[in-house]
Amino acid sequence: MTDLSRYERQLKEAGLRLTGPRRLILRILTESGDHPDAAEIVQRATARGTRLSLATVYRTMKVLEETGTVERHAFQGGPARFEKADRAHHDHLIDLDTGDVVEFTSPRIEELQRAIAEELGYEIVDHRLELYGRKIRCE
Amino acid sequence: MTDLSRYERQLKEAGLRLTGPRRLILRILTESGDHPDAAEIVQRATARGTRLSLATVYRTMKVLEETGTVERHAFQGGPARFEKADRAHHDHLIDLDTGDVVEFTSPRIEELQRAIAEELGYEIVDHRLELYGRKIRCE
DNA sequence: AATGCAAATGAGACTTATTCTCATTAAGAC
DNA sequence: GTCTTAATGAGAATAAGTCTCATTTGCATT
Repeated sequence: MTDLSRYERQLKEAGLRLTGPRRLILRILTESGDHPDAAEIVQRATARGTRLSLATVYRTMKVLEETGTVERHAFQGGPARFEKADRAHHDHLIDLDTGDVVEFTSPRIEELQRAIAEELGYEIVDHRLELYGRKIRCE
Repeated sequence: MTDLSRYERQLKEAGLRLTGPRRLILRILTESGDHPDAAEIVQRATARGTRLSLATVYRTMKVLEETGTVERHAFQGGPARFEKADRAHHDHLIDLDTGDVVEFTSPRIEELQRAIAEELGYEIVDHRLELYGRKIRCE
């Protein structure tokens, strides 16, 4: 869990307290390979035998977003889903049949986005690129 | 209003009734140059002196999405906003300061998306590309 | 180790966006 | 005009997320 202690350092540096619930949430995110939503995080805490309030999850996520520790994704018509932000930037392809999330990156798309925004007189602060698709079946 | 009658034809073809509220909603969308949300559509109906229920707006939008008459956009943390789908496909750049929505298209980005999805074994059903930015000020 | 203060938490009330229910209305076919 | 059934309005219900406030707990200081 060197990962975990790195998060703890990030919290410290932001002048935030290293509380039990925060440790727990960070541990759950670190150990989850997927993109859980707030309710799932509470469930995973419960599964570990620890009580955790939904309000705390949302509050903590807001804080951790600000410190750059987690990322929030609001996919089409569902609750927001979270993942830790320790990896390089990537976009998402959502499998419409299973709900699975596949990650991908495209420097070329990023560059095109930047160029388009600039042409319109804008500087990009944030962006969202989500593909919704179905597996191609090879019959 | 040739536009309007085109919508009416689309409804007819889908076996849907051409009701007062539906005409009204279509007229409002046709006359609106922006991307109103459901509540705004009700307000604009009221401004015309016609009562219109929020439930009807949402129901109608669902129906019109299915007939390909309108598009729904769920931008970051606000209500869904609607626009008529009679123009060519485009993506959106949202001005973080004013909330303005600027439309743009990029065939190259579209093509890159298709290629990426294919490489991952997926076929794209839908996609979302939103840029959030700020105007570049020339001092 | 004990103290004190501000930050963080939990539980539930509240807000906002959207869908559902059901009694009433009104398209449009005959 | 009548009849059938889809569509509507009004408000209840649901879902996601935020807020309030009394209580707890980090942690800096003794």
